[in-house]
Amino acid sequence: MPPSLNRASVSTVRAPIRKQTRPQTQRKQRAARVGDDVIERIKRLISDGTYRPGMQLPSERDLAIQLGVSRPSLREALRTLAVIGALETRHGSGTNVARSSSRILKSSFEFLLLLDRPTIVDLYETRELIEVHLVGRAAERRTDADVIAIGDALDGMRGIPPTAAEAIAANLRFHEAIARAAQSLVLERMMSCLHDGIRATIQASGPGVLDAGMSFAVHEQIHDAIVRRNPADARRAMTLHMGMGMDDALRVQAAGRLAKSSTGSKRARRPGVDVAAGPDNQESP
Amino acid sequence: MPPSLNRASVSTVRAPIRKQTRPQTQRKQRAARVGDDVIERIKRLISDGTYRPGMQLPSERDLAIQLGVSRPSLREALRTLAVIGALETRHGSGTNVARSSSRILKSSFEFLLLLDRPTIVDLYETRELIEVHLVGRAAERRTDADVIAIGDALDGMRGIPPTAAEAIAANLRFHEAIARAAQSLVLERMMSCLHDGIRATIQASGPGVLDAGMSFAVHEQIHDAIVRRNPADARRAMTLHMGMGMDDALRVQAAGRLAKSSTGSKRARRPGVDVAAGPDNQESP
DNA sequence: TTGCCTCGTCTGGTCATACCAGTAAGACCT
DNA sequence: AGGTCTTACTGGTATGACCAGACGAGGCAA
Repeated sequence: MPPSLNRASVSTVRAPIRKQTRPQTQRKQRAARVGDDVIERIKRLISDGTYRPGMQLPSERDLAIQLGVSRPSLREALRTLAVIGALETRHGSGTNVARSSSRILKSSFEFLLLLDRPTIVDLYETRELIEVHLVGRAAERRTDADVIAIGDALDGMRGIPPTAAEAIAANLRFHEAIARAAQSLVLERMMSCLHDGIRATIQASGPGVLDAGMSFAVHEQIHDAIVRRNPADARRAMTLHMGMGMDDALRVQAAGRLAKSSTGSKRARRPGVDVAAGPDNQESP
Repeated sequence: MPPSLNRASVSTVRAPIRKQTRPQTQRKQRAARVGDDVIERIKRLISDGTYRPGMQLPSERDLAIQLGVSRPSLREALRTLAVIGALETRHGSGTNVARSSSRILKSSFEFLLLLDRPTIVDLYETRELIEVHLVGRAAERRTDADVIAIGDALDGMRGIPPTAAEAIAANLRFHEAIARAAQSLVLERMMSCLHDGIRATIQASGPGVLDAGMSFAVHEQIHDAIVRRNPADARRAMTLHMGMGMDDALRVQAAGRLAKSSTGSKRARRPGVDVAAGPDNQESP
């Protein structure tokens, strides 16, 4: 073992030096894992306003010293928060507290799908509950700017086949604009997760896209109801929309399963709903 | 600039040694960050059934070799997944894929609160939407076992002051049992996040507890409606419950803010809703 | 023989250190 | 004065060592 030799000698040399390698007496006794403790402390630093959304954190090296942990340990915490979406790191320039929480639930939600594999019906019922509520709120609370955003998205769908990538992106914008108009941030985030989740679940069981077969007319009804500030109409139209969407999803899924079993694909472990693979960054162009 | 000196000198010395420091050619060109890539690959391993919920993963050393990354890099990924609740690690024995997703959205949701600080009203509106829906479903779909669980929780609240820790825990069990009876997993998880979030938000603004002032009668009405399989009554009662809860929350929060400003506490940064500190493991005894 | 105890060796947890790789600002030259 | 080039940051990755729980196999004592 030649490689260990020089290292060993080095460690014997530096062993006596560790007199104050660990001066952190401020470590709480509860924290079994340093990483978790660090996450907790960073959370606290954000919550008490030391680091506000959008602010830059000290460099990893400095922060590690400041918190009394090694850089690898600090990095574990930092990377965790970055993956969750609470921090944004840019190689070479620094780490910032996230400005918005829009990504924050998504990665977790993916694993929720993976672990518990809810059915499409379950997902769609949830989506219906939330979107119908949101559209009602949007009809009540919308500003003129909201109407413009919703109308723009609607225009993006007009006249092109609903399966076109552009139409799909516009459809997503449409629902997002409505959610924003509703001014209910938590539900907006949850809805976004559901969109991803439904798309992933459908994709996993076959080629097909969210709201692909959606008729343009329903979207127009929703838009009009919001413009007229008529929550009841808006809800009605959205309920219709969601019902059609779920039918569509079930059809696509059934078709996908058929195609799959005919090609003799493995992984037919569950008859009901199939695996939810990651969405894999299907961005709007 | 003393700190820069040793850095420079060291780098000149160690430059020639880097002959084959980086033999890993299997790295995909897309993956800017290895850690993210590893997370993606582990996700895929779970999604394709190689590792099922509850299963034990290989040791970190083995898995690192298997995936062709260093242990720290693998650990970053593993710890991230552990923090969000997708994996469970036990020092000395191993790492398992989580069996349930109950914890999975929670840590993310905490940061959602931190970053966007939704108002209590927002949180409670969301909770109302979800819980009213769930209780209706529960009334339709409940099994006898569900009724027993809900009844047990109700008994746990009977006759003791609603502020007692035991009563609070029972109240939590009550709502959880209803959510379970509704058989809507996604909403059940979201509701759980909201409970935590509301509690944290209230706690941050002063001493007070979720549903503390709740009258026992409403809970009984809800329970009875579920037993009688009457969704409409169940929804009505839950709507009432939620309305009372929100009033209570607002009162507690206002009181807390008053107390705070009188003691001259700092951190009165926002008049609307105050900071949401971490829930800090308020477990039921 | 049976029970307890101990020790070895698994596991994850932490660390110091070295080096790679982007980024941006300053110095330098033109 | 303007553009380029160096340089000293930033985060990203890897190595290897060691610490600390957990758990089973073996030895020792009753």
